[in-house]
Order: sequence, then structure tokens, then C-alpha cells
Amino acid sequence: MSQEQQYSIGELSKLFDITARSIRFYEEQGLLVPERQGQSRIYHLKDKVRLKLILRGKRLGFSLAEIKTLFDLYDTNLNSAVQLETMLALTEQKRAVLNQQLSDIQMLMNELDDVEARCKDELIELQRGNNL
Amino acid sequence: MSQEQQYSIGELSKLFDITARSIRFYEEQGLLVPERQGQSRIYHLKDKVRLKLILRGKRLGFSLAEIKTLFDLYDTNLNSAVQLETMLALTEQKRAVLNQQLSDIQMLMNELDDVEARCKDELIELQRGNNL
DNA sequence: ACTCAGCTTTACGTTAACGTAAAGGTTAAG
DNA sequence: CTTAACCTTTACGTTAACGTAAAGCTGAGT
Repeated sequence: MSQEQQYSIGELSKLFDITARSIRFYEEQGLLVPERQGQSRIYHLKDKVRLKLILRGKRLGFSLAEIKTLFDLYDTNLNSAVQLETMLALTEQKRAVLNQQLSDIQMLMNELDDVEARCKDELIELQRGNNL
Repeated sequence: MSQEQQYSIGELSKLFDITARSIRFYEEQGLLVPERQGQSRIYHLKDKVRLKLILRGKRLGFSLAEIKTLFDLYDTNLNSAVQLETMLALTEQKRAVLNQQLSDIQMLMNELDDVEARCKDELIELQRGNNL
């Protein structure tokens, strides 16, 4: 019943539109630990999810090292108060970065609005000129 | 009256908490064109604004090359329809990236919420355990 | 038996964005 | 006059995140 979905490295690379080299590199860096069948790597759902998280992190400018520490913390059995506090501190820190990015994005969006408005105005101007 | 605020490279680097090397590098890449007084660089308000934009772009994962093309387009007298269309296409493209980031941030924020909640729960559990 | 597609490891190459000396000019303070 | 705190250019070094061969294994199809 629980047909566990499997993927080869080629399938995964097509799915996420990245190279197999990248996937292997992420593994080298300890971000992925796929199963092996013979010499070939086999990726399960959890690996796919991890990969998605990696790419999302990258799009937000996190380094692979940062992503790894997050994964490591997440994987750790958070049994000591110290670990828990560490985790909370880290999430707070990331949250700050994300909030900064939100603000940055707002600013840039506004500027894009301005630029676009000006462009459209000038296009109309040009249009007018052509019609005289 | 219009006391134009001026900055040395050292002042700017302290202001933005970056090294002078970085600022010179941005100039090498054509992102800044400060005035000179003798051999020293002098930065005016417009340079400061540009630098702020550069750093904002960087925080959002833009490469210096990308930032430069945006600057170049912005500086260009957008007089031909072609240039205007190009600009509009570029802003649309950047807007797409920013929207993707917004979505990414939302997702990550939610996960951070989850992680935090779990951490706090477990901390309470630990607390309980200690009191038995 | 052969080929071909897809997988493997090993290893050197590449690009962006600076870091880090080295060697020297300039100006204000003592 | 010299020391100190700046600034300058030139140039080689570094790190992250892959790219790109090279050389070989492996299973399916003909």
C-alpha cells in the first residue's frame, strides 16, 4: 500500500531543474544522505523534501553551510535545554534576516513601480510624437 | 545653502559597516563613480544612495553584475521604445524573483513557527520533568 | 556480443566577491 | 621634522558553489 516513491538522481535533477552535479555536491556537504542500491543513489520523499528546502534556502541567499546547521539542529534530538535554547536563538536570528528581506523587497517593489510608471508615461509620449 | 554632504571612503565604510575594499571593488565594477579631490575619492549623497541600493540588492541575492545592469538602465536616457520595453521586461523579471522570495519567506516563516512551538513545548516538558 | 543511456568516482578548472599584504602619497598634530 | 591616521594602487590569495572532462561500471534493448 504505502508505495514509497523513489527517484534516481537524474529524475530529481529534472524535477528541480538543477544538475546532478549539484545534487552530489549537496551530499558531499552533508545536506543529503540518499540510500544506495548497488552503487547508485536512490532518493525517497524525505530527500526530495530536503532538496526543496535547500533550493528555497538558496533563493533566499543562505549558504549551504547555514542550511546544513539548520538541518543538523532540526535532526538533532533536542533533548537538552541548551540545544533548545540554541535552536530558538537560531530561529530568531533567521527570522530577523527574513524580516529584513521583506522590508528590502517592499522598497525594491516600490522602486520598480516608479520605474514602470515612468516607462509607460514615456512610451505614451513617444506614441504621441509619432502621431504628429 | 545646499550644503552638499560629503563622505570619505572610511566614513562610508563605517556608515554601512563594510570594508573600504568592497567600496573600491564596487567602483571597479562600475557601480560607483565617485568624484576625486587630488587622489582621494569623495562621495556625495547620490553615491551614498547608490551604495545603499547595492547592499539592498545583495541582501536579496542579486549579483553585482545584475545590479549594474539595473543601474545602467536607470541611468540611460530611455528615449527609444526598445529601451523602454527592455526596461519594462527587466522590471517584470525582477518582480517575479521578488514574488518568489516573498513566497519562500512565508514558507520558511511558517516552518520557523513550527520549530519554535515544538521547542517551547519541549522546554516545558523538561521543566515538568525537573520538578518531579 | 554490442551499444547506449545513465550512473559512478576522481580531480582539476572557474567565477564572483572580496581579503590581504606591500609599498607609497598626503595632511594634521606634536 | 616626524609620527600617525588616513588615503592610494597593484597584485596575488581565498572561499563557495558548482562546471567540466576523464575513465569506468551497469542494466536494458537489439
